[in-house]
Amino acid sequence: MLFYNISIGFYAVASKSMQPLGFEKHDHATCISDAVERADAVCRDSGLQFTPVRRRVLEILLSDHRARGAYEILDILRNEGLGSQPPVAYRALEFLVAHGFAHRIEKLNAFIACGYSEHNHMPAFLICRNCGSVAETDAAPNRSAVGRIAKAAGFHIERAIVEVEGLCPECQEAEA
Amino acid sequence: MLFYNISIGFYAVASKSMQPLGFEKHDHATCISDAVERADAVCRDSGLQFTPVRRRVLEILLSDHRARGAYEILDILRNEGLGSQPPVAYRALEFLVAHGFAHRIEKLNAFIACGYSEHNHMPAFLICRNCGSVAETDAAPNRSAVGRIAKAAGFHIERAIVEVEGLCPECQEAEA
DNA sequence: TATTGATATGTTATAAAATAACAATTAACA
DNA sequence: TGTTAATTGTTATTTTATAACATATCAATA
Repeated sequence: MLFYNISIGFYAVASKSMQPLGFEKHDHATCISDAVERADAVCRDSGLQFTPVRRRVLEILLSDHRARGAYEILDILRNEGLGSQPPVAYRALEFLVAHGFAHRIEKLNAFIACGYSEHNHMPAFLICRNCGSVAETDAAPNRSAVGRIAKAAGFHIERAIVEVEGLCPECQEAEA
Repeated sequence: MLFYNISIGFYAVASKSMQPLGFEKHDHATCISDAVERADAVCRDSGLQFTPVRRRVLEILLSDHRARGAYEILDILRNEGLGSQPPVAYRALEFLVAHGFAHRIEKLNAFIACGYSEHNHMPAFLICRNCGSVAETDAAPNRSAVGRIAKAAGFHIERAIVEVEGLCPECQEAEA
């Protein structure tokens, strides 16, 4: 499975991205520990309780770059003695989403760890329908046509859900 | 691990009305009959069966510009003797969505009639969190930065879910 | 350091949304 | 008219999510 870390939203960045891209080494253990530490720090600074269940659910979400359902997470928690009933998983997920450490993917009824440290970004997701990999990006709706149309219509945007479905490069090859 | 840095933004087709469909005043009786006739014609031309259940579900969706859940639709069908079990509603909705006569709103687990006659448009929705009205507009990702950049990155877009949440003009006044 | 008010977790029960599987019926058309 | 495909009827179950209330823990301070 191939994962993409994609930044979306600014047309200026687009032309840059059109150029060939190289590989970058990705130490996933560091990727996890960094994100957990980041959440830990934010919680300390904000007086939030980063409890064992919440920490563990974030780690589970971080364990790979795909979305996980609440019951899939609950199964893991149950095996580890951290909780056995749906509200345990849903509450932890609610906390993580509320504070920007995770996002809900509506299309999949599932959750994914947030890949950005900036707090109030408007995420967009690229979902591969074949391998299930999910790439997070930033939607910047204020600059989009939908944003302009909404403004012209007098609609006040509070939040935007942008989930793009398709095939990642690897899966296109696999299908051909 | 491969990292892409990509920019996405949605741009509406210029020839389309810059007004979303749903908030503005209009002759709603005509709105309904036009859409049903349109679906009828498409089905005749394409050899699809526009059965009583399917027709009725489309009418129900058209009865106002808000999204309706499958079970809400099923209740109406049941009262009218057109079906009593969930699969009846889900199948009709599946048909309508498959042929572009309706759309699913992921955020609401609900469905809305399609307001456009053009078949393969990429819809975007403005959802009022207060009154539940939903306006449809067009995201046109094929001609947008999303399409070009996803293409450059090798990600093949098949479908885009764009659901914007906020307050419609009327409800902004009501809150103020 | 004991009190207390807020926050978090445990647990039971149920609601809400969706689909699998198979039988019966109806439509399309050779 | 007979045959096949499409649609609908029905039962049962799965998946996703939350309400409600009891218990436990935390965090601030008296």
